[in-house]
Amino acid sequence: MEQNPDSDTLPLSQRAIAARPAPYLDGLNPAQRAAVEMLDGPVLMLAGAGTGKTRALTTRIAHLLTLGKARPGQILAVTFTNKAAREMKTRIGALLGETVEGMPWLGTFHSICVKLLRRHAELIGNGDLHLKPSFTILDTDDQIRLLKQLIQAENLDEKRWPARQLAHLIDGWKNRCLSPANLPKGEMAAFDGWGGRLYAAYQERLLTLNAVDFGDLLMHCVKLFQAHPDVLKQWQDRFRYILVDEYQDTNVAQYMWLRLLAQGHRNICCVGDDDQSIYGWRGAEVGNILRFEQDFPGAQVIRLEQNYRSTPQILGAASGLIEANSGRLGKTLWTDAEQGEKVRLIGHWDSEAEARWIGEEIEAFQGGHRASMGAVNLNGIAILVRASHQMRAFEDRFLTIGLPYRVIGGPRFYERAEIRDAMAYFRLMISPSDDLAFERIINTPKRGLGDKALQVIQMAARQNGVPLLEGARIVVEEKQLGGKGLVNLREFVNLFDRWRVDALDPDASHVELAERVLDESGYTAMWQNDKSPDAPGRLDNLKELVKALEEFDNLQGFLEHIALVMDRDEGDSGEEVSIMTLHGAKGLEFPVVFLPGWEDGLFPNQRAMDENGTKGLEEERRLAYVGITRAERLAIISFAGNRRLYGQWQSQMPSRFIDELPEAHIEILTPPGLYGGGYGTAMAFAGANAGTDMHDRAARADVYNSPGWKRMQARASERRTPKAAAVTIDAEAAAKFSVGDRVSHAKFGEGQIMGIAEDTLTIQFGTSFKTVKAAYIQPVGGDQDVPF
DNA sequence: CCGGCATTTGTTTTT
DNA sequence: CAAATGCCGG
Repeated sequence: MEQNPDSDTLPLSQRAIAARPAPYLDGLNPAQRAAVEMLDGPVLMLAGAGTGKTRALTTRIAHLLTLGKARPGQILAVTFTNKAAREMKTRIGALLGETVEGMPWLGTFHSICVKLLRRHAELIGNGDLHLKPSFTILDTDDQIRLLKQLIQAENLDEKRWPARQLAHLIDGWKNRCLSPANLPKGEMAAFDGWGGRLYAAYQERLLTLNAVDFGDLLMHCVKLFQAHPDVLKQWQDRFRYILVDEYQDTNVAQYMWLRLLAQGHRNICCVGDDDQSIYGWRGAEVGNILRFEQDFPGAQVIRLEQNYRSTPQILGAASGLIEANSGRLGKTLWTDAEQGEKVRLIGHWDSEAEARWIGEEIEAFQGGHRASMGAVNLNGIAILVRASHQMRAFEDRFLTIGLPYRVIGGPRFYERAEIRDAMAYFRLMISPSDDLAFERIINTPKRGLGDKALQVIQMAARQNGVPLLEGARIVVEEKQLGGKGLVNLREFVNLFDRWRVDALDPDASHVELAERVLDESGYTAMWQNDKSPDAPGRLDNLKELVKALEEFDNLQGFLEHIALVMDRDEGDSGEEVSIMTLHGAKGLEFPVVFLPGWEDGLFPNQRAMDENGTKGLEEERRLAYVGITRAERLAIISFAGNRRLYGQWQSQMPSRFIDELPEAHIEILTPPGLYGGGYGTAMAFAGANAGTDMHDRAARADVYNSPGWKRMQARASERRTPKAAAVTIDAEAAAKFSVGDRVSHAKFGEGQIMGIAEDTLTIQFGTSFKTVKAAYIQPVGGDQDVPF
């Protein structure tokens, strides 16, 4: 055990703790160990993919706690995703053997800022308008809705200044802690264009609503620290150690925030990899990591270069690709792992063939039919796509062949309309002054209270200086509305009065109350009567929401939790292939990784290049680097010659990144059913051509017009019918079913067979029809002949 | 005010 | 090809 430099100043009890062995240090390499043990003063860990960055960081926290250098509450540890925070907590727990009392200040930048702001809310604002600790957090949806209202109120041209674009613009400023007053010249033009008053109006409206948006969370915190040195001091003193994961992705606001807090003890430790900076579009500044030594004079810089994750082949392919970027710090990653498989490259006729091939390949891995790999567990396989719309092709395909999958980072549970509606009911019940919630649900379900009625209510509320729910009460009392609207509004107000009584009763069950709210408001009925195919799913989600409530003592606690953690734990429901975006895959690793859709325009994304030029292209390249380095043993890159875009088939060029891959680490595959001659031409271009004239678009076009490619197209389209897929027909599995049978499927639940063709069943699940292989279907009901 | 129908619009990545 | 928006007639 290293001598603790501070040991003289520590009380005996803590020196005793420090003298305990630290077995968790044994598994670290010397560089990691140095980083972990360099406890005092600023430290920057510059590290490549798979070098155990997060591991070093968590070990460091465990070490701090073991040595008694800080109590859990005195350590500030910041991550980018809630998932990473959760993971770190469990890892620290595991390192220390058992229960550490929770680390209250381990979380995302945003969640930690929420905590800080709740304690000092009253210091945010101006004059008599200030934030209350109970403030709500607007998500992008709310933000855009609010901006739309303001744009209308200011009589601005909605076409010229779409709310979503403004939201993005405002977000950008807040990420850099800029207000319109100190905008750089270039952006001033945009600001003047939309009338100047809008930003101020927006901020004021947020204050009156007692709400903040995502950007505010950070900006308010920074401004709070700048304007109140006493408050800053308090937190500087408190956080004796600060640790930051993924430092390369910090934006200016986060950087300022960190620097302010770290100036107390100057014990800040950041880890980051400049090659993995993929959030530039959200304001991330790689400059932050490059400036670290300047910001913290005397900082120790430690480079972690031994990779523990991937094989040399994978590492070689990724390193070769990223070398095309300029302005890197540069690292030499090495590993002592076995050489392994080359990165595979394969071109397909179209996106459907690509999805089909990947599906078959996964089944082969699963069955252990890939000799060099052995059987690969589905959990160890991931498909990483550039844009979320690419996921659908795989979902469709995997559903038909019955391959279990999980979409990570798809539409988030708490962002779905039905969940947000339900939460708006709860919010309004708990805090009757939540006007945003009121506006969301006043006419959901339809109560005959549309724009006009809302205007009357808003008027009444404004004149009396009360929230909308109170305004509604006044409207009812003074009968400012007529007919059905008035009756419904009275009922609406009465309902909330009744619910509120129960909400305040500490003995009443909040779960029952929540169910009642959804029932009595007619919200559940609304979806029950809805005949659209996704209505049953939405009802399920509502049930799941109510179930989630059970874990909390009351609704208040639930709502606060949700504000902090907008994602739901992904239940580990057994063996599933993961489908996610490249951004979502940050920090993860899988034995086998599929990287489909490497086509120019899609990846690198056209918009990224149009809007940010070379900078954009380099960020895309870093994304490609991140993608390849997620793989432990095998990475498989693919592209399609044709892809459907807005319902139109469009021919695609292979990604320029493909030509940048170092040939030595690449193996070119031939798709099934295609033979040397025809295929060779296209592939020659994809692989053998690497490095020659890769930006010559004309040359590429020639390849696609070549006889070989044409022949390949013809063959591919022959194979297009699903029956021809290379899966043997399992007629036996289908034989036990007949049309009309009740059956069940692991993913879709219960349904009824509507048709049978070979071993493929057409089944109605609820209101939607699916075509599924018989092997994945179970009979339901007692009168069935169940084989086996 | 609401439902239905026609049109148009858009798709990067996320706390 | 969707979803979102716009427009019209009850």
